[in-house]
Amino acid sequence: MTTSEGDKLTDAQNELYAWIKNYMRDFQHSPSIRQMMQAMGLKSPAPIQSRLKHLQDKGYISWQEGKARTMQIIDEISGVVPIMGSVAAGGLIETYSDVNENLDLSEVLQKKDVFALTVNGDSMIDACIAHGDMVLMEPIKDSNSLRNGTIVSAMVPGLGTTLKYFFKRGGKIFLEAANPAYEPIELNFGDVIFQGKLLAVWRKV
Amino acid sequence: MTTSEGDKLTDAQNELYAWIKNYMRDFQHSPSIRQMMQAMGLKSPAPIQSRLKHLQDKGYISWQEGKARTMQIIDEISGVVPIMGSVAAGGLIETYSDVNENLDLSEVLQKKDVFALTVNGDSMIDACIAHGDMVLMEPIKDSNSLRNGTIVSAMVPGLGTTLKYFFKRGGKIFLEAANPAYEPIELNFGDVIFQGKLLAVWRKV
DNA sequence: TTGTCATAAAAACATTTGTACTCTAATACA
DNA sequence: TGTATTAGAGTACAAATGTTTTTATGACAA
Repeated sequence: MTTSEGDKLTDAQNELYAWIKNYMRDFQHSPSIRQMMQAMGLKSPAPIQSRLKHLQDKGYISWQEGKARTMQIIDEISGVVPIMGSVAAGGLIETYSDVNENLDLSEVLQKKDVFALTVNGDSMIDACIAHGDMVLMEPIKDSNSLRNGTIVSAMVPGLGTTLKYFFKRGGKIFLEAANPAYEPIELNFGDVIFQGKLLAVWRKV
Repeated sequence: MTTSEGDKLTDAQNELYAWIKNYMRDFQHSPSIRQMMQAMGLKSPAPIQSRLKHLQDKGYISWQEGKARTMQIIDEISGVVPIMGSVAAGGLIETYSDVNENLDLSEVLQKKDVFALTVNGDSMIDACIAHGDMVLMEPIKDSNSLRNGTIVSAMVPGLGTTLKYFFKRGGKIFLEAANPAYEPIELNFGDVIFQGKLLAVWRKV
């Protein structure tokens, strides 16, 4: 948790905070103090300032002093989901505990130039990447920095784009499937263009 | 695409647009015209005004007239990633095409009460859900509406919480693993509390 | 009661900011 | 070459906005 002990909000603070989050989600920019004033049914900006200061002290928001509409919400980035614990997928026994952490998808999504590919086929099935999955990829700047075992999307001229494990042995490059039914592809360095390396897998059911 | 034919941007417009998107991603609020002016290396706000007007005409941005820092980016919602095509995971041959679609994770995330669980174990491995994966779940309001074959997280009192395929046959409930090493669990209605059904799988590498 | 504290109102102020206007330089075109 | 067009500089101004100060109110404890 980024918020610690004494960070509980009063009702008024909480109401304001919730309203701000809604506003910023809808409009992609910060409201002005006078807008918040109206929304909270107040007739003076001072109470809003006070609540904002408290929200700032408790680590919920921040802003650039003196600048109009420059608020930022500290904690909640879009794409955050509470993790309610773990679940047995086997014989293990577990029960839901409280919320321990948040799953933050935006951490991956906000990387520069992330793109997605639809997976077509079953050659990566042993890596638990199935037909129809979406793979989120990050462009590869320096193909020399690729580590063995990384999953990459590689374009082999004349062969097309394929998702495989990357291995480098000797002067050769090997692209290996995660499925014994498929043979490794052996290539020389200039024969392949790496388009991206795997960041995450997304499957919607 | 929401943008149509004559919506191509000039270099200057494109540079500004890219800068705005970055700024708004980083700061969660709109920049001011004078900030953009500086960022573009200009010494007068007029050119920025002109470019903004063009961006607005072409449907890329909007703002509230006269209000400070009220810009909105029209197209890009957070949690949206461009899909660059599909990739072969097998023998298929495919090449990257243009951007066809966007992958919108927020569609799932914005459902009410979505929560995540860490998968512990390998009993769902044949459904391509591996140890360490995060499963995004939706609370189940009405357990009668559950369809056979749905993946659910179920709490069996005395046994814990487990991720399994749900089946209903006769008056009985069966919870089946996606791994032949595990036996199905047979239960009566009432002996089990369903906590959620699977919406999506997320794996960060 | 009295004093303290938190909250709200009201008013005033300085800065930030969007917008409009004029002028100049560069560019394209006939 | 001359003219039209466009982009940018410079300036000015009114509105929006954050901030400060002063005062009033109510709750609550000493």
